[in-house]
Amino acid sequence: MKSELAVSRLYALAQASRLAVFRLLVQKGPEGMAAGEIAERLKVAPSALSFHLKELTSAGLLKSRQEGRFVIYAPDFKAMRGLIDYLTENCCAGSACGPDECN
Amino acid sequence: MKSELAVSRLYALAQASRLAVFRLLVQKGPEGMAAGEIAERLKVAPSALSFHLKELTSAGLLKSRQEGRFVIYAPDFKAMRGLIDYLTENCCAGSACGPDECN
DNA sequence: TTCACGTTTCAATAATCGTTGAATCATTGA
DNA sequence: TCAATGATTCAACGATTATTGAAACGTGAA
Repeated sequence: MKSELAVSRLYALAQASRLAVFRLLVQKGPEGMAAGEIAERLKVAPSALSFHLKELTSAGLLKSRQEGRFVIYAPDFKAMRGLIDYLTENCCAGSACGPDECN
Repeated sequence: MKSELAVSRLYALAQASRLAVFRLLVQKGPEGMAAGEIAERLKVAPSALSFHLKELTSAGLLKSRQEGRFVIYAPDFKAMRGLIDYLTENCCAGSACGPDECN
């Protein structure tokens, strides 16, 4: 992954509401959740949520599909896995840093 | 890890200069690098770098020590490992998502 | 078509961010 | 002590961000 893309994905997650959205959707799984339900559960105004969903989606972390009048959002697990792999390689000098080998 | 802490660490890394600093220091290893050398290598103004180092440090991702007139910065690998673990648990529903099991 | 519902867009606002250059602090050597 | 070096702090600035409420846009039902 290019560091530019990593920055945009990190940035998308580096905000309380957006991280909460992403965590909620990961819990929910691939079936996803409608924007309105996310807003209700997290107590975020619909327009504010839309703003955050747009940011997460354009960073590639969420996928959306329309179902009737609902727009369903679901995590892109591969994208997240890619980010984690990037951090692992660039944080811990690759495989040299297992869970107990740091410092 | 609390999500609040995760947000602050994600935010610290979600900026091109800061991610570059962190990557450089990870490459360098635990011995660390002086602020001036980081600034020179990354072509960042000293005052700007100081701002970024402060952010990374206060997020817990860097440790610093004074050596003579130099201030040496080094990664806190455990903190970074903690962030990666948090993302793994909250992104991929725990161990259910190996490298090839996403989507 | 008309209406209601779910969602997004828009303009406006206050707050925060990243950069710059000058000033200041800390440490060492003359 | 004084000067030199490395690093940080500070004020100022332009740019970006998150939030709000109103308006507009789809979609499906009456």
